[in-house]
Amino acid sequence: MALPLIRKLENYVHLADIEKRSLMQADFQIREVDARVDIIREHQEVEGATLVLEGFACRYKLLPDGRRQMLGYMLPGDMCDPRIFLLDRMDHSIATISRAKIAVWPRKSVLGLTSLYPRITRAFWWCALVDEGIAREWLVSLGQRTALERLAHLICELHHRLKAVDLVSGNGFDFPVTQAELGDTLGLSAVHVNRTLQDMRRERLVRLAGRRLTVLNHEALSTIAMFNPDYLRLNAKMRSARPAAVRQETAE
Amino acid sequence: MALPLIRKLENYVHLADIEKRSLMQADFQIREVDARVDIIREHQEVEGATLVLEGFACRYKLLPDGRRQMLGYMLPGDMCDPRIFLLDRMDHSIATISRAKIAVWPRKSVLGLTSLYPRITRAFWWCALVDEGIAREWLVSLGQRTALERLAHLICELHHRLKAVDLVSGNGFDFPVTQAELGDTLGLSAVHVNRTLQDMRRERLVRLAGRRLTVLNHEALSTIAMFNPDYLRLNAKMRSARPAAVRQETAE
DNA sequence: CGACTATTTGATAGGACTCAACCTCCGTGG
DNA sequence: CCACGGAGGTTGAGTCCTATCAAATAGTCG
Repeated sequence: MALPLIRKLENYVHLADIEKRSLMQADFQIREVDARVDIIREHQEVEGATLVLEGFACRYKLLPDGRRQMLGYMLPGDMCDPRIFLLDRMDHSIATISRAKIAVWPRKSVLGLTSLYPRITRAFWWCALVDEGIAREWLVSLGQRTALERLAHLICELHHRLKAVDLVSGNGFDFPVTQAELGDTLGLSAVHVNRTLQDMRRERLVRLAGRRLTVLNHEALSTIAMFNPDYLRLNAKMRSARPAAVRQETAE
Repeated sequence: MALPLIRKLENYVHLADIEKRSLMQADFQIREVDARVDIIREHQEVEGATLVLEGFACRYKLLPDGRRQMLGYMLPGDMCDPRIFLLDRMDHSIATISRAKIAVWPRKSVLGLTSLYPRITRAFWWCALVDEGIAREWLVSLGQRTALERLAHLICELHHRLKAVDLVSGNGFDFPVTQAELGDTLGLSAVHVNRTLQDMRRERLVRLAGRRLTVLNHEALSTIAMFNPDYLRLNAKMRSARPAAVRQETAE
């Protein structure tokens, strides 16, 4: 069942029934994986596209001396860029953060589907472009934003992305990320993440307890983060369901 | 004349003569641009792919309060991902760093060429994948590396990339980036860049004077940066000129 | 030569890190 | 049902890396 993926793709393009059915029936190899387990490691061969169905996963890179930097979060519906197949080996790792349901989608099957349905290809491109946009925003965070701003921005990002796949209820969502992992995400020490989190609680911006995060003051949080959700293109469908120029790419 | 582009693409795939000729004859709009001039601004419409023929350019993003973060450098031969055409508006800006020769390659022309020559498409994908790899490495730098390590890593990156397009002679190359720009690149203040640079000079790692940078001790510099050039895929051609699996994508 | 722009230097401040201890929550097992 | 152990969260103290501010010096270009 590729439902979260379909929901995500439909953010970007309208899918016909055959396309959805083909996606549902694709031969994913689905696995339940514990929290904090590597799915693919750097240097390993790429045999399939990784797809998250449930739970949180992340991309990360390790320095020889053990420092770790997260490169992005993968939420339900997220998939890695199929162009990855051009590369023979991963240049970063992917791991679960929470217990998760992961699908590995064999190269052949992906390529078969994308060559059959250009609209699916186009949806994948959208996903990849958005991921790149997210990475750019992370560069801005790490390079320019203060600890408080970084954390606020990350929370805004995840809030919006999770909302898009219906995983937010009442401004709250499951948040299985430990403070140490947040540190590796934001380029901060775990201790400082803790203190920043407490500042946010003190200001009544968020509540975080028992692996659940609730945004109490979205307005203030967005302001601190200088957050503008456009880069997530969560309402892009209208635009991409547009005229001629777009059709060209799909013909390729 | 798209020569630097061709040289770069040939890093990744072997191009036939027709393909090279088509690239040379594509209807680029070539402009000479002064240093520190915006080529495209955030939110502006995308009409073409930007291509650097000579000089240095950069991608960057501005925060509402004026803080700036560089997202990547564009060197001669570099081009932005043609998938950008899916988007209607830029989500970041591109500017020159030095006086530069820039080509804007109209959407139609790019799409025409890529639909005609899958090998060119594939080469563009390679470029995009490498750019993403570079962005990941920058995330690691900004999140985990110290000032000295960041600077060393950037110098190694540029050294390798410039060498790949024949712009290095005797371990030296033109380096028109100011210390303020380095600061915006590395997430450091200009003052601290200056001091870090002086540390490097004191240690006889580099010489930097008169817009020219010479790497004096590549070995030591790489060690400090923990630099591993694999992610730049500068010798990828052998690999991509390989067997069956690869051919699949080009067929798409 | 003058007006910028870029680099350098010094002094001071502050954000974030480290180390270390302690607390809290949970799942396991006796 | 409670003791135990481990992982994660919290606190405090002290330090260091990097930022800021300010002023001086060096380069560059018309």
